[in-house]
Amino acid sequence: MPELPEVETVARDLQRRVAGATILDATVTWDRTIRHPRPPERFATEISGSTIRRVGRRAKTVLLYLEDGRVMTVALRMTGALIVTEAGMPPDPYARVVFRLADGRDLRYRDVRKFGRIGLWSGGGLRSVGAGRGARSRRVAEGSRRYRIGEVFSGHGPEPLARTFTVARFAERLSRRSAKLKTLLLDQSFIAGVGNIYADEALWRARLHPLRAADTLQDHDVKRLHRAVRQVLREGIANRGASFSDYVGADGEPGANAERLAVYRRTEQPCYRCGRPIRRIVVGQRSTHLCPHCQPEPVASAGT
DNA sequence: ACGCCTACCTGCTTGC
DNA sequence: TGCAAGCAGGTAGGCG
Repeated sequence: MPELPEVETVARDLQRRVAGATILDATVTWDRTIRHPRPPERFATEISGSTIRRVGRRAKTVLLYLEDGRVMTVALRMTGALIVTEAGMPPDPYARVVFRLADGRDLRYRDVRKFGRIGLWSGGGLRSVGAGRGARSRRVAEGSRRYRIGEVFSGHGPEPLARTFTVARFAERLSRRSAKLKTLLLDQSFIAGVGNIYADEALWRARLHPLRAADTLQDHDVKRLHRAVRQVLREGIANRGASFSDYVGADGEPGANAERLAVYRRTEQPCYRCGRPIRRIVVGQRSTHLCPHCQPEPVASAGT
């Protein structure tokens, strides 16, 4: 479900609804949801009594900044959702962690497929990551180490909507890679936050074939792709995300962006630009949608 | 670096 | 109707 626009929507909803709220306690019903600290009882103990200062996002992860400087990370993966419920709502069989808030509401982490992970970290080091080249602190040994939020994102690529993500920077990164564009857009260490939906949408908008090798792009191709990536993400946010099946924002409302997608899950339907049918192929084990006419197949090689 | 595979999980849709 | 296969927005780890 969640790519950058969906996660951003969740984070904004939560900022509005739980910033300032205090967590009384937490109940974990699926242990593996808790990534750190382990065991989950320790997580529950350590989060209890914390007040949420503000809510943000990095890549596809929701960040809940606590008053004491620590940060709770929630990676929703495929089916995770953070939902605020009023007191007295019926229990949710898919709730994996329930945070009871002091005002009587619940903050529920719901996750049908159980892929999502929650962590609680000491603050610090996030800024350098957001800026890009993190110094990556490999130092401390397991056991005695203090887990810092910065380490969680040390391997991530740039935020595509950041001002620092310029065409020049994108061009430089692309020029050093020979991988397929689709694969690279999904690679979180190359660029953070893009997933299967928005990768396909951006490539269609930029008229680039998913199998095109990154280092074969001309300057004008890079410029179009840069603009396309940022546009589809911004439009996704404006529409509160794309919803298939179980994605919802923090207030339980689905997003409206699914109907506005040009290629994703539109196999055999007419391309909005040329009217020819959208095709589905598989790239890197992920289903990939494109218009074969608007996004011409890259030629094998040979200069010509 | 790159590509492919398996694993993690459950539910919904499709086809026989 | 029933049942099995195929599909799903994500990512980590292993192998060649």
